[in-house]
Amino acid sequence: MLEIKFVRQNLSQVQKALEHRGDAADLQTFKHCEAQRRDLLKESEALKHQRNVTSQKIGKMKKEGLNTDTLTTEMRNVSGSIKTLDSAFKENESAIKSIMTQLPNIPHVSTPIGADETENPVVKQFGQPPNFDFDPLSHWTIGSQLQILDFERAAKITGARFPLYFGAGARLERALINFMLDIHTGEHGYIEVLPPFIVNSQSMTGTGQLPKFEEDLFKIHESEYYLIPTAEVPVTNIHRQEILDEKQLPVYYTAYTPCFRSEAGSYGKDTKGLIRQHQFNKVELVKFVKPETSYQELEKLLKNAEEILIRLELPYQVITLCTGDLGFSASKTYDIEVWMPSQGRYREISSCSNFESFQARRADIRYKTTGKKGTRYVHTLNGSGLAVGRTVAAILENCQQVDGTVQIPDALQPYMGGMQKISYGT
RNA sequence: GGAGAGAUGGCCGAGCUGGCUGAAGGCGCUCGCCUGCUAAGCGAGUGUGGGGGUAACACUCCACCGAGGGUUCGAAUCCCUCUCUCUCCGCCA
Repeated sequence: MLEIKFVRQNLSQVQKALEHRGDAADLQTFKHCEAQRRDLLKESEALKHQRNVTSQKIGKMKKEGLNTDTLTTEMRNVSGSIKTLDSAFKENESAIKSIMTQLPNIPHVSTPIGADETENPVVKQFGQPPNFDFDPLSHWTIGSQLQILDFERAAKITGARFPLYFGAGARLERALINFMLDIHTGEHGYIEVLPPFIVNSQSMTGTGQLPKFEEDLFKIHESEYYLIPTAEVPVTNIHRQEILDEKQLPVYYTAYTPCFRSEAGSYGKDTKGLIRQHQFNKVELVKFVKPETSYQELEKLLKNAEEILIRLELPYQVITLCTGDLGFSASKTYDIEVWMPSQGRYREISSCSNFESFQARRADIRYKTTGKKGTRYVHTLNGSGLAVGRTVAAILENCQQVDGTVQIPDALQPYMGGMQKISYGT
């Protein structure tokens, strides 16, 4: 959520920012409601003041045994008016809130202006796509041949777009989770968190999934609970409605969770393999920081995520999302894309964003400096470090051998019990 | 699932026979004083959000005692609903 005062005072700037996103918002209604809101508030507060003063007077008079009927009757009317005004105020406020919660974040100045994903500039590249002297297979073909992935049976158990791993495949997934968590906690200074995988609607609103993107979520039948689409939701909401001490900041959390996404509207895209599933595993990085440091923290976060790919020796590139491709809550986002040989292109494996105070304002996460008056909103950031299923896919494809086996990256072998390659029957 | 108890400021903890209680007291914290020594004592201050106001302060008004409703001239205090916590019983990985 943006700051109401800021939107009021910078209406044209906000309008322009939204246009860059390709999002035409109705700010006139906002402007109108907002002005009305203050009028209603003024009027109601004046009456409340009158009521407070007179009620006290009535109390005193009663003690002295005086008759208060006239005043009481008068105040009955005042209270009635207050009630009317307050309900109008509430209505008005919920109208404003509904506009505000649907407004996306304003892109940072360093976010390039562009219409869609074709205009995302490449920031850097690491490694070289491998040269195969044979036609590289897709990860789902490799996985099926090695009998470590089984999409048919997964479909039987549940439906399309669910994964089922066996043997070395299941172990590879688990090894990656541990590998990532160990690096982030042991070397990058993150605190490991294991949060609930189901959250309430307030948490979903706090991070921006609700109210606008409910169709992307799995909702638990007959409740206000949702399956998490990313650990970002429970982990960011750890500090919802809290005032942190400045000395605590920055706070770094990392969490492994499964993620559940309905993938509404993605029919026909990536129908095969591990790229786009209703359920997948992810190790997430989440930060709460002071506003003045948040862009340095974004660079560090990106590096922390990249480090995993570097250790796994997987070729990747980093892009900056342009305004037209930027997510709803983000001010700036880097995507890390890993090379997928069977597709001959880079595919997203991590998304690292600075949300500035957008989520903090929704979720009411502030900090206080001792000795100083008032509070400020923290800046929140998060990034995948990394999406585990897609990492498995990248390893299978990049490390495949001509004989159909898969070489396990050196750094990961200790996590695989010393296994060096995945071959049929392992 | 059944029975009961509770939720107050950064923390502990009064108030809960309705009326200067935004909230006693204590702890903590900040500033000052004192003390020749990392202690003790003394004094003052110390919530959040919003409206008005100011160059910025000051100042002023409104709201907030788990959340949301209700009763009343007036509610932390009475009533209802919900959420959470605790105790006992049952069930259970």
